[in-house]
Amino acid sequence: MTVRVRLAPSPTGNLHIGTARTAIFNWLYARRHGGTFILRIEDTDQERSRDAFTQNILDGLAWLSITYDEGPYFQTQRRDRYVQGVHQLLERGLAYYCYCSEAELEEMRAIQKAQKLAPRYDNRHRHLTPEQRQAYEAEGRRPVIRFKIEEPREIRWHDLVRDHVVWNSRDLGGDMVIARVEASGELGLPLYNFAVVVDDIDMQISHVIRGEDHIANTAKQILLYEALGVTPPTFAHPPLILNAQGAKISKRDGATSVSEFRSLGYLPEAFNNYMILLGWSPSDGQELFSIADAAQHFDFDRVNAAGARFDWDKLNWLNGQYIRALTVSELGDRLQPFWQQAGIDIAAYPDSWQQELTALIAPSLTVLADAPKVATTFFVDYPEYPPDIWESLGSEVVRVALTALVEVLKTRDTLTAAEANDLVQAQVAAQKVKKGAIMKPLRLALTAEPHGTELMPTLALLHQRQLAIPRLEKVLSHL
RNA sequence: GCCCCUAUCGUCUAGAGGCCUAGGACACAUCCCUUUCACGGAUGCGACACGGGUUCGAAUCCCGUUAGGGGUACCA
Repeated sequence: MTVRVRLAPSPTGNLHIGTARTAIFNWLYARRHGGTFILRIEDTDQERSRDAFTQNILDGLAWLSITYDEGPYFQTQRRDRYVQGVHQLLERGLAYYCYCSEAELEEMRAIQKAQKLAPRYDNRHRHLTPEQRQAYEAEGRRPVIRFKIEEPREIRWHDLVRDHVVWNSRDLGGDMVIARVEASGELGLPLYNFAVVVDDIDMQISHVIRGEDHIANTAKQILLYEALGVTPPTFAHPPLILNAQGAKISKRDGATSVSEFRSLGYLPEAFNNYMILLGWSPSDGQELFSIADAAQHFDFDRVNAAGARFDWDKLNWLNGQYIRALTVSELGDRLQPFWQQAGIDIAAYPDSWQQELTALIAPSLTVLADAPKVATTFFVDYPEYPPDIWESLGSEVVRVALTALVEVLKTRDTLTAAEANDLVQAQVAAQKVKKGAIMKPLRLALTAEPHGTELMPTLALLHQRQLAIPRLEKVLSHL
């Protein structure tokens, strides 16, 4: 069978990580089976849909290298197909006009709730006589189209993630609205569940892979497939991504959209890898792999049915792994936007200096956005020396060492890390002290920090920018 | 409220009746490397939610309880 899958995001928000993971699962399945991956934008909610969100979704998928083979299709451009479908159901008596007002429905639900019953539509307009309909029309009521749901009725399907799923039609909330009617009396845009089914039929979708939150929709949609005389596709409902507390992940949890992860400095490779790991594992236990690697083995057999909590620690670790696997020049390229964002014109420095800096800070990076902070000392004339720092540097050994260092540095334009090390070793030998007795104060003198990147390359890079001598002289003037 | 789904270390997971005194990864702790932080290496800590069955034997199968999640729209 030809595999045709689709991602069907609605442009009512930025590309959500849950949608991204669904996208990855679809993509993997398509690649694994030599199938087709289709992108369809479900923009039938005209109140909430925005073009900017569509763009964000497209950009996010591109950033993640989730390429689609068909689309994007837009539901708003397929209105005729839905209208046809609704007419088909209407003609065959499988759907009908309902004239209930918002207020009537609300009242009905309030009564049901008071009686501790599940809120549902009671199908009251299912058998309206032509006279009743005319009366409502005369009142100026605008109807909706409802699809008849027979009750009771067991709806069963085989789910690739959770095996057998059974749903009773009486738990579906009564006859469902599938389309609105416009003021002109013409059929308007369809509602979600109907549009999805029409599209999936037209696009010959073979496997519907979407989040667990759609399970109840699947039951409704299967009924629609039957009414339209089409065999339903295969379904797969992977679980949702949960936050650290085990609840549905939300904006309060730090970041929920792919674009946020991007600006936080996560690598798309790391993000993808983490998303797959959240719910799926390869049989060989491998943890670091690309989506292309995963596509070789991906199967729903190994997708967990339980929700997975989002763990920043592990994502951070993965990101670090990917950062360190990058070549220096590749990392340099990826860092560009983050230097820029921090107001650092990195291009103003010699290539070799940039490369050395990049290599130096690489082990300290968890996310790309860490770079400006880690490298901050290289982009100021002097670090901020705390007032009490002179005291801790006030030994004869330090004064002699720094003085000697300044002397030598003044005689050379360039300096490598190895040469810097030789200079320090010379002082260690001359003064017969431990290396730390010079390294620690030297770090403090150079950066005003007790911790930081490797000192010898740091000194070399500072000197190449003529920053080392002035700093040391400033320190010496206080000793 | 009602319906559905789920349940192995703190987290992500391996495990498809005996291979399990339950394996890996992250996190954490200790040690090593190192001037420091980080990186890297090593070791350690740490779980089958509970109660009943089924079976010679259950993390694995069944039932119940509990807990968590999802759904319950003229949103998608």
